[in-house]
Amino acid sequence: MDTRSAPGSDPTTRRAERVAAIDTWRRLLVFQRRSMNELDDELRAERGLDLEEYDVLLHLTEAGRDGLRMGEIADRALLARSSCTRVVDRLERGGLVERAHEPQDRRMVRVLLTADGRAAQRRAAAVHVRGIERRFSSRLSPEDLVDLRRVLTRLEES
Amino acid sequence: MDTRSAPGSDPTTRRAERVAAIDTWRRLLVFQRRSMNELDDELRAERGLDLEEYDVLLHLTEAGRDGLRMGEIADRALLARSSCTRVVDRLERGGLVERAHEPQDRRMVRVLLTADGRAAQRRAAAVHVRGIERRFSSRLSPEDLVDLRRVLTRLEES
DNA sequence: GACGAATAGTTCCAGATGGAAATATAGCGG
DNA sequence: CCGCTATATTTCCATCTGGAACTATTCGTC
Repeated sequence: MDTRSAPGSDPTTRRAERVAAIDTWRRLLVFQRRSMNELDDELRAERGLDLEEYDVLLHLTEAGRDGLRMGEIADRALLARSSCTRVVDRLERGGLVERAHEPQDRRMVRVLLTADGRAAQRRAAAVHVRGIERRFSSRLSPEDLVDLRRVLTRLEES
Repeated sequence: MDTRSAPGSDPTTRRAERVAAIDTWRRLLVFQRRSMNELDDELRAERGLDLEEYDVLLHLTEAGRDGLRMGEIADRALLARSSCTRVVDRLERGGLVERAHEPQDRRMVRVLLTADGRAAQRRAAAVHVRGIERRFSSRLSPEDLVDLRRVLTRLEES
């Protein structure tokens, strides 16, 4: 599909459209940053977890019984390897996860949720989901969500 | 307007919709984080500026002749006051901005772009806009942008 | 005018970040 | 089985971040 402006629009119009698209990008950015700051504050205040820690717990929950290796966590949570080490350190100190060396390949570390970790994830999810619904889901109609998903699909392409 | 699900949808459907909305939120998040990381890398590599520094230069450019005070910069760039001090320090060391005490109220600092700063902003904008168009504008049709703006307007409300 | 409260900005501090170097382990070719 | 290379993770380092404490200046009240 041709996503460019309709032929025949003059250069001035084309330029205005480019600027308007960039402005939309900025609004999206500001909305996300504000929301993330607030969600992070909420989670810290009510559950003593930051957003990275919660995200790692969530990925581990989704991964199920076998947990994840450090590298898998880093990739899924968009973290540098070194940051991942430290986040898992903190979670381990708090008793929410355990590290276990893979017997077959002792270079690898398998990270597993503890019972406390599972409980903490559930309790944090309640707060976090509430925050997302307040700022996001509850403001959008089903049609808005359909449109937004279509837009996202185009943005994620290739 | 009622943004909730249509009446009559059963609890299972309602739950699936809630989960789907949260998933959309996550996709949006991942897209933004990836894009920002890449845009930041590009700007550093090609212009030696990070995204915060560029953003401050952009706000100063938009503000025009009189520049901005530190607090105004912090508010617009979503920066803590202390972070703002340091970003402006770096820009000042690079000769891109100047600090001037307000004669009327010597508590306030007015930050002004230098000629070098204006040039740097323009040169950085070329790179940054190109990056945004590659990842965002060029992938969306005019209709997509209209829909996205409508969604954003709802999200920004109150 | 002096004094306490308010405001703008900077400095200090504790903690987080990513990338480079270091460490530990595995796999491969001879 | 030895050395070489590749891979997974951690440690180190230079730098960034926000919030609290601090400094400088102004304002309001008496």
